Amino acid sequence: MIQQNDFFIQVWEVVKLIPFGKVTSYGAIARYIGAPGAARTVGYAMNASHKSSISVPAHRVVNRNGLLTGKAHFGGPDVMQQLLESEGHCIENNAIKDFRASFWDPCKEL
DNA sequence: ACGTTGACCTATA
DNA sequence: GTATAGGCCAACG
Repeated sequence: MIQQNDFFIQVWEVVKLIPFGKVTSYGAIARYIGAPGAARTVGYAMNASHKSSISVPAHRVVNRNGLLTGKAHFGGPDVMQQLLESEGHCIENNAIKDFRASFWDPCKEL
């Protein structure tokens, strides 16, 4: 049961709960925190996380298409891809291969 | 308080 | 499967 005030904090909490070698989508997180249509806001929280003092594995969060949409916001054009490859994922054309296989749904797992 | 922006998602052709 | 259109919510100026 989650009922906090800060929307960003909730997103960061869920993202931090993502296990190693797993990836999820913004819509899944938004739905888990109780905002099924606030997928865009989730991405906004990721942007704030970079400025925040909290360490959030935002590279594990991608869009529904498995595309690394926010790779440009990691300070480098290939930082997110490198991180995902380091996790053991296969990136192809800025998109995660077998994304469905490594998908991790918080609402389903938690 | 209003209008715009944004690391999105779903639906239709 | 790809392309285009509309809609959703929250934060920022």
